[in-house]
Amino acid sequence: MLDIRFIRENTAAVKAAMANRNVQVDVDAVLELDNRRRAIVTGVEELKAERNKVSKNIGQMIKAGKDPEAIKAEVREMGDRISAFDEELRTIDADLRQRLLFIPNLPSETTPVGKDEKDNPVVRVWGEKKAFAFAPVPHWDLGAALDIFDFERGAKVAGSGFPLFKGKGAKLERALIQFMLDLHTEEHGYVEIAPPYMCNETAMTGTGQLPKFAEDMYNVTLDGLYPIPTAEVPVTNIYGNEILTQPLPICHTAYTPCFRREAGSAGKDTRGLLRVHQFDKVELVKFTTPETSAAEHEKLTADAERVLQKLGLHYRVIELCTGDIGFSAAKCYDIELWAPAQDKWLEVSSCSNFKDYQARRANIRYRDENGKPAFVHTLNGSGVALPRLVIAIMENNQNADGSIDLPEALWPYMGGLRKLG
RNA sequence: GGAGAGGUGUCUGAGUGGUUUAAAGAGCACGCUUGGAAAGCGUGUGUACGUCAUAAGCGUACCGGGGGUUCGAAUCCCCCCCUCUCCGCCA
Repeated sequence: MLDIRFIRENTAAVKAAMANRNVQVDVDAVLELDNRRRAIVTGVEELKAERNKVSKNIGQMIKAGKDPEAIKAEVREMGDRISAFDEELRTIDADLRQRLLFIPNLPSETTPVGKDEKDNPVVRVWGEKKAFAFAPVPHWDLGAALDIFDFERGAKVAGSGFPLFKGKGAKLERALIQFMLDLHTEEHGYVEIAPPYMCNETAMTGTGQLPKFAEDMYNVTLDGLYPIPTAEVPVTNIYGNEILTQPLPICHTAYTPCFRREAGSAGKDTRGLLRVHQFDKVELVKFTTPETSAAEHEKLTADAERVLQKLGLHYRVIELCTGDIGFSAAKCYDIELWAPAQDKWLEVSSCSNFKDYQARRANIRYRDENGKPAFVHTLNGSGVALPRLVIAIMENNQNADGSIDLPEALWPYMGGLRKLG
């Protein structure tokens, strides 16, 4: 959420930012509501002050044995006017809040201006494309032959897009999760969280999934809960409505499954593990001061990259431009793995700095150098998501006989196993 | 799912319709005192919004959350959330 005072005082900058994002936002309507709200607040608070004063007098009159009935009637009338104003105020407040919740974050000053994903600059590339003496086989054929997953039977019990891992495939999932959590907790200084896998509406609103992206999520209406689309939601919101007293930054990592309806992407990238409704992910989340968030963002991205480096996977980092950056983010790097059989880069991590946008929605604060409450900056990134990581490992490390070499970093986590098949 | 007990400020804890302007104590900050410290004494000690210059001051709201009754609600009524105890069910 943007600060209404900021919108009031920097209207032109806000409008320009929305134009750069290619989104339609009626900023003037928001300002109009804000004006009306403040006018009513000023008036109604004067009335309330008057009422409080007179009510106190009534108490004293009763004590002194005088009859307060005449004044009571007068104050009752005053109360009716207050109620009318309060009701109008409630409507305006709700309307204003709703509009503010639909306004995306301002891209940071360093975020490149661009129209769509074609304008995302490549920031760096690590490793290089492996040369194959044969045509690389796509992961879905490799996995079926190795019997490490069975998507047909997964679809039988839940529908397409709910993958089923089997045998060494299931163990590989477990090994990758353990490997990444160990790396982030033991070498990168993150504290592990095992959070709830469902969140309520408040938490979903805090990080920005609601109200705008309701249809992207599953919804347990009977209980008012949403299966999480990312660990970002529960982990960020654990400090909602708090003024943090512990030293910043706070760094958390969490493994969770993630659930996404992927509405609107039906028929796109549907084969194998490319785009699924349920997947595993290790997430990184940070809470920082405004002064350090930019540097912490670079570090967080480097921490995610380290996973891929240790696994020896060719990847690149791109920076999302204003037309492609996510709703709540001010600045964002995507990390993409090379998948040779797809002949494509696959996104495995999105590392975002939300600045105070989520903190204002979720009301997460700390005390600044003057001891005054101020909003923290929140950051997060995948460290990393498993399906496309598995794709890259399988497709890059495949041999002519259909077997797959496992990266050395995983050997201890696979009970010494060095090869699938 | 059923029955009961609770939720008050940084903490403990009083308060069942009207100087409550949330008592008292502890903690914390500053000051006095002291050679220094402790003790003692004094002062201060929340958040948000509005007004305003992002000051001071003033005002409004906030006692788990949301409604309601009343001239006036921490206090009475209704709904919801959370914690604890017991029962039921259950991995």
